[in-house]
Amino acid sequence: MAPRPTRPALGARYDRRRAGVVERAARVFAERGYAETSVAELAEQLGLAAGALYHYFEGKEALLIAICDELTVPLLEPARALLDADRDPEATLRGLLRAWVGHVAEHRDHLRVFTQVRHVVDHGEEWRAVRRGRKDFERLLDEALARLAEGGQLALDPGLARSALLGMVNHTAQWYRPRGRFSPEEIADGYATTVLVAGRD
Amino acid sequence: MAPRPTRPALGARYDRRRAGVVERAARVFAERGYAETSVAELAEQLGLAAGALYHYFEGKEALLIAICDELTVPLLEPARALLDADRDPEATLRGLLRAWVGHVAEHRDHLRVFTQVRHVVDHGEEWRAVRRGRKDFERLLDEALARLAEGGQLALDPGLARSALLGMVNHTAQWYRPRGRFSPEEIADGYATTVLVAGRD
DNA sequence: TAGTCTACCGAACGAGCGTTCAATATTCGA
DNA sequence: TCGAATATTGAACGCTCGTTCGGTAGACTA
Repeated sequence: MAPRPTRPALGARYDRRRAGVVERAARVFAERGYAETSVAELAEQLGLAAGALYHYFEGKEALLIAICDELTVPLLEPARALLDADRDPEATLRGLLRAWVGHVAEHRDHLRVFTQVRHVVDHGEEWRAVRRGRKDFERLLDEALARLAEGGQLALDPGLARSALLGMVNHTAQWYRPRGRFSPEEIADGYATTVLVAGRD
Repeated sequence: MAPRPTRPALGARYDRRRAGVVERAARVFAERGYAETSVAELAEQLGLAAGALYHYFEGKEALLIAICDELTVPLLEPARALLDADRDPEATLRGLLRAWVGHVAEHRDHLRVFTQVRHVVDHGEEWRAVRRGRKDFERLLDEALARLAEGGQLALDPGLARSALLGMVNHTAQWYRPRGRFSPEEIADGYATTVLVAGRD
Protein backbone atom coordinates (compact mmCIF):
# COMPACT_ATOMS: atom_id res chain seq x y z
CA MET A 1 0.00 0.00 0.00
CA ALA A 2 1.38 3.37 -1.04
CA PRO A 3 1.35 6.31 1.39
CA ARG A 4 -0.92 9.21 0.52
CA PRO A 5 1.00 11.49 -1.87
CA THR A 6 2.37 14.68 -0.41
CA ARG A 7 1.93 16.74 -3.55
CA PRO A 8 -1.51 18.39 -3.32
CA ALA A 9 -2.86 17.61 -6.79
CA LEU A 10 -1.97 13.94 -6.45
CA GLY A 11 -3.23 13.84 -2.90
CA ALA A 12 -6.65 14.96 -4.00
CA ARG A 13 -6.61 12.53 -6.88
CA TYR A 14 -5.58 9.75 -4.52
CA ASP A 15 -8.54 10.46 -2.24
CA ARG A 16 -10.95 10.54 -5.13
CA ARG A 17 -9.70 7.32 -6.66
CA ARG A 18 -9.67 5.54 -3.35
CA ALA A 19 -13.21 6.63 -2.52
CA GLY A 20 -14.32 5.61 -5.99
CA VAL A 21 -12.91 2.14 -5.51
CA VAL A 22 -14.71 1.79 -2.17
CA GLU A 23 -17.98 2.87 -3.73
CA ARG A 24 -17.80 0.64 -6.76
CA ALA A 25 -16.36 -2.33 -4.88
CA ALA A 26 -19.36 -2.13 -2.55
CA ARG A 27 -21.64 -2.60 -5.53
CA VAL A 28 -19.65 -5.54 -6.89
CA PHE A 29 -19.42 -7.26 -3.51
CA ALA A 30 -23.10 -6.65 -2.81
CA GLU A 31 -24.10 -8.39 -6.00
CA ARG A 32 -21.53 -11.17 -6.32
CA GLY A 33 -20.64 -11.65 -2.67
CA TYR A 34 -17.48 -10.60 -0.88
CA ALA A 35 -16.04 -14.08 -0.45
CA GLU A 36 -17.17 -15.20 -3.88
CA THR A 37 -15.49 -12.31 -5.69
CA SER A 38 -11.77 -12.76 -6.28
CA VAL A 39 -9.46 -9.78 -6.31
CA ALA A 40 -8.86 -10.44 -10.00
CA GLU A 41 -12.59 -10.35 -10.76
CA LEU A 42 -13.08 -7.23 -8.72
CA ALA A 43 -10.19 -5.48 -10.44
CA GLU A 44 -11.62 -6.41 -13.81
CA GLN A 45 -14.99 -4.91 -12.84
CA LEU A 46 -13.21 -1.74 -11.77
CA GLY A 47 -11.10 -1.60 -14.94
CA LEU A 48 -7.86 -2.01 -13.01
CA ALA A 49 -5.15 -4.61 -12.80
CA ALA A 50 -5.27 -6.86 -9.76
CA GLY A 51 -2.14 -5.39 -8.25
CA ALA A 52 -3.40 -1.82 -8.49
CA LEU A 53 -5.79 -2.31 -5.60
CA TYR A 54 -2.82 -2.73 -3.33
CA HIS A 55 -1.83 0.80 -4.14
CA TYR A 56 -4.84 2.06 -2.18
CA PHE A 57 -5.55 -0.74 0.31
CA GLU A 58 -3.46 -3.07 2.40
CA GLY A 59 -5.48 -5.98 1.17
CA LYS A 60 -8.92 -7.27 0.39
CA GLU A 61 -10.06 -7.11 4.00
CA ALA A 62 -8.90 -3.50 4.41
CA LEU A 63 -11.13 -2.61 1.48
CA LEU A 64 -13.98 -4.41 3.20
CA ILE A 65 -13.39 -2.40 6.35
CA ALA A 66 -13.42 0.82 4.33
CA ILE A 67 -16.79 -0.19 2.90
CA CYS A 68 -18.25 -0.89 6.32
CA ASP A 69 -16.83 2.29 7.79
CA GLU A 70 -19.07 4.37 5.57
CA LEU A 71 -22.12 2.87 7.20
CA THR A 72 -21.95 4.44 10.62
CA VAL A 73 -19.26 7.13 10.64
CA PRO A 74 -21.14 9.69 8.49
CA LEU A 75 -24.39 8.97 10.32
CA LEU A 76 -23.22 9.52 13.87
CA GLU A 77 -22.81 13.28 13.81
CA PRO A 78 -26.26 14.11 12.38
CA ALA A 79 -27.81 11.61 14.78
CA ARG A 80 -26.10 13.16 17.77
CA ALA A 81 -27.17 16.61 16.66
CA LEU A 82 -30.79 15.45 16.55
CA LEU A 83 -30.63 14.09 20.07
CA ASP A 84 -28.90 17.23 21.34
CA ALA A 85 -31.48 19.50 19.74
CA ASP A 86 -33.78 18.09 22.39
CA ARG A 87 -37.04 18.59 20.57
CA ASP A 88 -40.07 16.58 21.57
CA PRO A 89 -39.28 12.85 21.59
CA GLU A 90 -41.57 11.97 18.74
CA ALA A 91 -40.03 14.54 16.40
CA THR A 92 -36.60 13.35 17.45
CA LEU A 93 -37.36 9.76 16.53
CA ARG A 94 -38.90 10.77 13.22
CA GLY A 95 -35.87 12.86 12.41
CA LEU A 96 -33.53 10.08 13.40
CA LEU A 97 -35.39 7.61 11.22
CA ARG A 98 -35.31 9.97 8.25
CA ALA A 99 -31.57 10.44 8.56
CA TRP A 100 -31.03 6.74 9.12
CA VAL A 101 -33.22 5.41 6.32
CA GLY A 102 -31.84 8.08 3.99
CA HIS A 103 -28.34 6.96 4.76
CA VAL A 104 -29.22 3.31 4.26
CA ALA A 105 -30.84 4.15 0.93
CA GLU A 106 -27.70 5.98 -0.19
CA HIS A 107 -25.42 3.17 0.96
CA ARG A 108 -27.50 0.10 0.40
CA ASP A 109 -24.68 -1.72 -1.34
CA HIS A 110 -22.39 -1.12 1.61
CA LEU A 111 -25.05 -2.41 3.96
CA ARG A 112 -25.67 -5.51 1.90
CA VAL A 113 -21.97 -6.24 2.09
CA PHE A 114 -21.93 -5.64 5.84
CA THR A 115 -24.81 -8.07 6.24
CA GLN A 116 -22.80 -10.77 4.48
CA VAL A 117 -19.80 -10.40 6.74
CA ARG A 118 -21.29 -9.35 10.06
CA HIS A 119 -19.81 -12.42 11.77
CA VAL A 120 -16.33 -11.38 10.70
CA VAL A 121 -16.95 -7.92 12.13
CA ASP A 122 -17.91 -9.38 15.47
CA HIS A 123 -14.61 -11.14 16.03
CA GLY A 124 -11.61 -9.49 14.36
CA GLU A 125 -9.29 -7.04 16.07
CA GLU A 126 -9.02 -4.67 13.12
CA TRP A 127 -12.79 -4.33 13.17
CA ARG A 128 -12.94 -2.57 16.51
CA ALA A 129 -13.69 0.83 14.99
CA VAL A 130 -16.58 -0.57 12.99
CA ARG A 131 -18.03 -2.24 16.08
CA ARG A 132 -17.64 0.96 18.03
CA GLY A 133 -19.50 2.96 15.41
CA ARG A 134 -22.43 0.58 15.46
CA LYS A 135 -22.55 0.51 19.24
CA ASP A 136 -22.51 4.31 19.38
CA PHE A 137 -25.39 4.56 16.98
CA GLU A 138 -27.40 1.99 18.85
CA ARG A 139 -26.90 3.95 22.03
CA LEU A 140 -28.34 7.03 20.37
CA LEU A 141 -31.32 5.01 19.19
CA ASP A 142 -31.82 3.68 22.70
CA GLU A 143 -31.78 7.18 24.09
CA ALA A 144 -34.42 8.35 21.62
CA LEU A 145 -36.60 5.36 22.48
CA ALA A 146 -36.12 5.82 26.22
CA ARG A 147 -37.43 9.38 25.99
CA LEU A 148 -40.50 8.14 24.17
CA ALA A 149 -41.10 5.32 26.63
CA GLU A 150 -40.96 7.83 29.48
CA GLY A 151 -43.82 9.78 27.95
CA GLY A 152 -45.83 6.66 27.20
CA GLN A 153 -45.56 7.32 23.49
CA LEU A 154 -44.09 3.94 22.60
CA ALA A 155 -46.38 1.12 21.53
CA LEU A 156 -43.83 -1.56 22.48
CA ASP A 157 -41.24 -2.35 25.06
CA PRO A 158 -38.23 -0.14 24.19
CA GLY A 159 -35.91 -3.11 23.85
CA LEU A 160 -38.23 -4.79 21.42
CA ALA A 161 -38.78 -1.54 19.53
CA ARG A 162 -35.03 -1.15 19.19
CA SER A 163 -34.60 -4.62 17.70
CA ALA A 164 -37.61 -4.17 15.47
CA LEU A 165 -36.29 -0.90 14.09
CA LEU A 166 -32.78 -2.25 13.58
CA GLY A 167 -34.29 -5.14 11.70
CA MET A 168 -36.59 -3.20 9.44
CA VAL A 169 -34.20 -0.38 8.65
CA ASN A 170 -31.26 -2.64 7.87
CA HIS A 171 -33.47 -4.90 5.80
CA THR A 172 -34.44 -1.88 3.73
CA ALA A 173 -31.14 -2.21 1.90
CA GLN A 174 -32.38 -5.52 0.48
CA TRP A 175 -35.40 -4.13 -1.32
CA TYR A 176 -35.16 -0.35 -1.64
CA ARG A 177 -34.89 1.00 -5.18
CA PRO A 178 -34.23 4.68 -5.92
CA ARG A 179 -37.29 5.09 -8.11
CA GLY A 180 -39.48 2.55 -6.37
CA ARG A 181 -42.91 2.94 -4.80
CA PHE A 182 -41.64 4.57 -1.63
CA SER A 183 -39.27 7.42 -1.01
CA PRO A 184 -36.82 7.14 1.89
CA GLU A 185 -38.92 9.71 3.78
CA GLU A 186 -42.10 7.72 3.33
CA ILE A 187 -40.34 4.60 4.48
CA ALA A 188 -38.93 6.36 7.53
CA ASP A 189 -42.33 7.75 8.45
CA GLY A 190 -43.90 4.34 8.02
CA TYR A 191 -41.31 2.81 10.32
CA ALA A 192 -41.95 5.54 12.87
CA THR A 193 -45.62 4.63 12.86
CA THR A 194 -44.82 1.04 13.78
CA VAL A 195 -43.39 1.90 17.18
CA LEU A 196 -45.35 5.01 18.11
CA VAL A 197 -48.78 5.02 19.73
CA ALA A 198 -49.88 8.17 17.94
CA GLY A 199 -49.96 9.12 14.31
CA ARG A 200 -52.09 6.34 12.88
CA ASP A 201 -55.43 6.75 11.24
CA MET B 1 -21.85 -38.83 -2.18
CA ALA B 2 -23.21 -42.20 -1.20
CA PRO B 3 -26.79 -43.16 -2.06
CA ARG B 4 -29.18 -43.59 0.84
CA PRO B 5 -28.77 -47.17 2.07
CA THR B 6 -31.47 -49.60 1.06
CA ARG B 7 -31.32 -51.63 4.25
CA PRO B 8 -33.88 -50.16 6.65
CA ALA B 9 -31.77 -49.93 9.81
CA LEU B 10 -28.95 -48.18 8.01
CA GLY B 11 -31.36 -45.96 6.14
CA ALA B 12 -32.72 -44.57 9.39
CA ARG B 13 -29.24 -44.10 10.75
CA TYR B 14 -28.22 -42.32 7.57
CA ASP B 15 -31.11 -39.90 7.90
CA ARG B 16 -30.31 -39.17 11.51
CA ARG B 17 -26.61 -38.61 10.90
CA ARG B 18 -27.24 -36.42 7.90
CA ALA B 19 -29.76 -34.27 9.77
CA GLY B 20 -27.34 -34.00 12.66
CA VAL B 21 -24.61 -32.74 10.37
CA VAL B 22 -26.95 -30.11 8.90
CA GLU B 23 -27.93 -28.94 12.36
CA ARG B 24 -24.42 -28.71 13.75
CA ALA B 25 -22.92 -27.29 10.58
CA ALA B 26 -25.48 -24.49 10.75
CA ARG B 27 -24.13 -23.52 14.15
CA VAL B 28 -20.51 -23.61 13.00
CA PHE B 29 -21.20 -21.61 9.84
CA ALA B 30 -23.33 -19.10 11.74
CA GLU B 31 -20.49 -18.37 14.11
CA ARG B 32 -17.43 -18.63 11.91
CA GLY B 33 -18.93 -17.77 8.56
CA TYR B 34 -19.70 -20.10 5.68
CA ALA B 35 -16.95 -18.89 3.38
CA GLU B 36 -14.47 -18.50 6.20
CA THR B 37 -14.91 -22.07 7.44
CA SER B 38 -12.96 -24.67 5.49
CA VAL B 39 -14.31 -28.15 5.07
CA ALA B 40 -11.40 -29.40 7.18
CA GLU B 41 -12.29 -27.03 10.02
CA LEU B 42 -15.95 -27.91 9.82
CA ALA B 43 -15.19 -31.63 9.88
CA GLU B 44 -12.99 -31.16 12.91
CA GLN B 45 -15.79 -29.33 14.75
CA LEU B 46 -18.13 -32.19 13.90
CA GLY B 47 -15.64 -34.83 14.96
CA LEU B 48 -15.38 -36.25 11.46
CA ALA B 49 -12.71 -36.55 8.83
CA ALA B 50 -12.95 -34.09 5.96
CA GLY B 51 -13.84 -36.73 3.42
CA ALA B 52 -16.68 -38.10 5.54
CA LEU B 53 -18.87 -35.12 4.72
CA TYR B 54 -18.90 -36.26 1.12
CA HIS B 55 -20.62 -39.40 2.24
CA TYR B 56 -23.75 -37.36 3.00
CA PHE B 57 -23.47 -34.34 0.73
CA GLU B 58 -22.30 -33.72 -2.79
CA GLY B 59 -20.15 -30.88 -1.59
CA LYS B 60 -19.94 -27.88 0.65
CA GLU B 61 -22.62 -25.98 -1.24
CA ALA B 62 -25.08 -28.89 -1.09
CA LEU B 63 -24.73 -28.80 2.68
CA LEU B 64 -25.45 -25.09 2.57
CA ILE B 65 -28.58 -25.72 0.55
CA ALA B 66 -29.70 -28.32 3.07
CA ILE B 67 -29.26 -25.74 5.84
CA CYS B 68 -31.31 -23.14 3.99
CA ASP B 69 -34.02 -25.63 3.08
CA GLU B 70 -34.95 -26.01 6.72
CA LEU B 71 -35.87 -22.37 6.90
CA THR B 72 -39.02 -22.33 4.81
CA VAL B 73 -40.05 -25.89 4.05
CA PRO B 74 -41.26 -26.80 7.56
CA LEU B 75 -42.94 -23.41 7.96
CA LEU B 76 -45.07 -23.44 4.85
CA GLU B 77 -47.61 -26.04 5.87
CA PRO B 78 -48.53 -24.52 9.26
CA ALA B 79 -48.69 -21.10 7.63
CA ARG B 80 -51.01 -22.31 4.91
CA ALA B 81 -53.22 -24.00 7.49
CA LEU B 82 -53.54 -20.71 9.38
CA LEU B 83 -54.62 -18.86 6.26
CA ASP B 84 -57.05 -21.61 5.32
CA ALA B 85 -58.62 -21.64 8.79
CA ASP B 86 -59.99 -18.26 7.79
CA ARG B 87 -60.35 -16.81 11.25
CA ASP B 88 -60.51 -13.06 11.69
CA PRO B 89 -57.57 -11.35 9.99
CA GLU B 90 -55.98 -10.10 13.18
CA ALA B 91 -55.93 -13.53 14.79
CA THR B 92 -54.53 -14.94 11.55
CA LEU B 93 -51.63 -12.50 11.53
CA ARG B 94 -50.90 -13.08 15.20
CA GLY B 95 -50.91 -16.82 14.61
CA LEU B 96 -48.70 -16.48 11.59
CA LEU B 97 -46.23 -14.35 13.52
CA ARG B 98 -46.12 -16.81 16.39
CA ALA B 99 -45.38 -19.69 14.06
CA TRP B 100 -42.86 -17.65 12.12
CA VAL B 101 -40.96 -16.18 15.07
CA GLY B 102 -41.03 -19.55 16.78
CA HIS B 103 -39.49 -21.15 13.75
CA VAL B 104 -36.84 -18.46 13.48
CA ALA B 105 -36.00 -18.88 17.15
CA GLU B 106 -35.59 -22.63 16.65
CA HIS B 107 -33.49 -22.20 13.53
CA ARG B 108 -31.61 -18.99 14.21
CA ASP B 109 -28.30 -20.50 13.20
CA HIS B 110 -29.74 -21.56 9.86
CA LEU B 111 -31.12 -18.09 9.33
CA ARG B 112 -27.85 -16.41 10.22
CA VAL B 113 -26.17 -18.58 7.61
CA PHE B 114 -28.84 -17.74 5.05
CA THR B 115 -28.31 -14.05 5.70
CA GLN B 116 -24.62 -14.42 4.90
CA VAL B 117 -25.22 -16.09 1.58
CA ARG B 118 -28.47 -14.57 0.37
CA HIS B 119 -26.75 -13.20 -2.76
CA VAL B 120 -25.69 -16.71 -3.72
CA VAL B 121 -29.26 -17.90 -3.27
CA ASP B 122 -30.53 -15.23 -5.62
CA HIS B 123 -28.48 -16.37 -8.58
CA GLY B 124 -27.65 -20.09 -8.64
CA GLU B 125 -29.65 -22.69 -10.51
CA GLU B 126 -29.52 -25.30 -7.76
CA TRP B 127 -31.08 -22.75 -5.41
CA ARG B 128 -34.39 -22.64 -7.19
CA ALA B 129 -36.21 -24.67 -4.54
CA VAL B 130 -34.99 -22.37 -1.78
CA ARG B 131 -36.12 -19.29 -3.70
CA ARG B 132 -39.48 -20.90 -4.33
CA GLY B 133 -39.98 -21.62 -0.64
CA ARG B 134 -39.28 -18.05 0.32
CA LYS B 135 -41.54 -16.69 -2.38
CA ASP B 136 -44.36 -18.98 -1.29
CA PHE B 137 -44.08 -17.85 2.29
CA GLU B 138 -44.04 -14.20 1.31
CA ARG B 139 -47.19 -14.74 -0.69
CA LEU B 140 -48.91 -16.11 2.40
CA LEU B 141 -47.75 -13.12 4.39
CA ASP B 142 -49.06 -10.79 1.70
CA GLU B 143 -52.42 -12.51 1.80
CA ALA B 144 -52.68 -12.12 5.57
CA LEU B 145 -51.77 -8.43 5.29
CA ALA B 146 -54.19 -7.83 2.42
CA ARG B 147 -57.07 -9.14 4.53
CA LEU B 148 -56.13 -6.76 7.31
CA ALA B 149 -55.79 -3.81 4.96
CA GLU B 150 -59.24 -4.49 3.62
CA GLY B 151 -60.72 -4.11 7.08
CA GLY B 152 -58.66 -1.01 7.82
CA GLN B 153 -56.83 -2.82 10.59
CA LEU B 154 -53.34 -2.11 9.27
CA ALA B 155 -51.43 0.91 10.50
CA LEU B 156 -49.21 1.01 7.40
CA ASP B 157 -49.31 0.44 3.68
CA PRO B 158 -49.38 -3.35 3.24
CA GLY B 159 -46.23 -3.33 1.12
CA LEU B 160 -44.35 -1.43 3.76
CA ALA B 161 -45.74 -3.62 6.51
CA ARG B 162 -44.56 -6.67 4.63
CA SER B 163 -41.01 -5.37 4.34
CA ALA B 164 -41.00 -4.18 7.93
CA LEU B 165 -42.09 -7.58 9.20
CA LEU B 166 -39.62 -9.46 7.02
CA GLY B 167 -36.90 -7.22 8.37
CA MET B 168 -37.72 -7.48 12.02
CA VAL B 169 -38.50 -11.18 12.08
CA ASN B 170 -35.40 -12.18 10.15
CA HIS B 171 -33.27 -9.87 12.26
CA THR B 172 -34.55 -11.69 15.33
CA ALA B 173 -32.09 -14.47 14.57
CA GLN B 174 -29.25 -12.04 15.27
CA TRP B 175 -30.20 -11.28 18.86
CA TYR B 176 -32.67 -13.85 20.18
CA ARG B 177 -31.43 -16.03 23.02
CA PRO B 178 -33.42 -19.00 24.37
CA ARG B 179 -33.45 -17.75 27.94
CA GLY B 180 -33.39 -14.05 27.17
CA ARG B 181 -35.77 -11.28 28.21
CA PHE B 182 -38.42 -12.16 25.65
CA SER B 183 -40.07 -15.42 24.71
CA PRO B 184 -40.77 -16.07 21.03
CA GLU B 185 -44.45 -15.51 21.75
CA GLU B 186 -43.83 -12.12 23.35
CA ILE B 187 -41.67 -11.12 20.42
CA ALA B 188 -44.30 -12.23 17.93
CA ASP B 189 -47.02 -10.32 19.76
CA GLY B 190 -44.82 -7.24 19.91
CA TYR B 191 -44.22 -7.43 16.18
CA ALA B 192 -47.95 -7.80 15.60
CA THR B 193 -48.50 -4.59 17.51
CA THR B 194 -46.19 -2.69 15.18
CA VAL B 195 -48.38 -3.16 12.14
CA LEU B 196 -51.86 -3.32 13.64
CA VAL B 197 -53.99 -0.31 14.53
CA ALA B 198 -55.59 -1.99 17.52
CA GLY B 199 -54.11 -3.61 20.58
CA ARG B 200 -51.94 -0.82 21.93
CA ASP B 201 -52.38 0.93 25.23
C1' DT C 1 -21.25 -66.52 11.13
C1' DA C 2 -20.06 -65.35 6.34
C1' DG C 3 -20.55 -62.17 3.01
C1' DT C 4 -21.91 -57.88 1.48
C1' DC C 5 -23.20 -53.42 2.04
C1' DT C 6 -22.14 -49.19 4.50
C1' DA C 7 -19.34 -45.72 7.09
C1' DC C 8 -15.46 -43.35 7.64
C1' DC C 9 -10.61 -42.15 7.15
C1' DG C 10 -6.83 -39.13 5.60
C1' DA C 11 -3.16 -38.42 2.35
C1' DA C 12 -2.84 -36.53 -2.08
C1' DC C 13 -4.16 -33.37 -5.98
C1' DG C 14 -5.09 -29.65 -8.94
C1' DA C 15 -7.27 -25.31 -9.07
C1' DG C 16 -7.72 -20.81 -7.65
C1' DC C 17 -6.78 -17.59 -4.21
C1' DG C 18 -4.61 -13.09 -2.23
C1' DT C 19 -0.45 -10.87 -2.51
C1' DT C 20 4.19 -9.24 -4.12
C1' DC C 21 7.35 -6.76 -6.91
C1' DA C 22 10.32 -5.31 -10.60
C1' DA C 23 9.29 -2.82 -14.57
C1' DT C 24 6.98 0.78 -17.06
C1' DA C 25 3.95 4.72 -17.75
C1' DT C 26 2.19 8.90 -16.17
C1' DT C 27 1.88 13.18 -13.61
C1' DC C 28 3.21 17.28 -11.17
C1' DG C 29 6.01 21.03 -9.69
C1' DA C 30 10.51 23.44 -9.56
C1' DT D 1 10.94 20.97 -19.62
C1' DC D 2 13.24 17.72 -16.78
C1' DG D 3 13.44 14.85 -12.87
C1' DA D 4 11.42 12.97 -8.95
C1' DA D 5 7.19 11.20 -7.18
C1' DT D 6 3.35 8.57 -8.13
C1' DA D 7 0.31 5.24 -10.61
C1' DT D 8 -0.41 1.09 -12.77
C1' DT D 9 0.81 -3.25 -14.77
C1' DG D 10 0.74 -8.36 -14.88
C1' DA D 11 3.51 -12.42 -14.31
C1' DA D 12 4.91 -15.21 -10.63
C1' DC D 13 4.64 -17.24 -5.87
C1' DG D 14 3.28 -19.75 -2.01
C1' DC D 15 -0.55 -21.29 0.18
C1' DT D 16 -5.10 -23.00 1.27
C1' DC D 17 -9.07 -24.70 -0.49
C1' DG D 18 -12.71 -28.26 -1.87
C1' DT D 19 -12.73 -32.64 -3.54
C1' DT D 20 -11.25 -37.48 -4.66
C1' DC D 21 -10.33 -42.19 -3.75
C1' DG D 22 -8.20 -46.50 -2.34
C1' DG D 23 -8.26 -48.68 1.87
C1' DT D 24 -10.07 -50.28 6.43
C1' DA D 25 -13.33 -51.01 10.01
C1' DG D 26 -17.94 -51.82 11.21
C1' DA D 27 -22.82 -53.23 10.71
C1' DC D 28 -26.61 -55.63 9.11
C1' DT D 29 -29.00 -59.67 7.10
C1' DA D 30 -29.43 -64.19 5.02
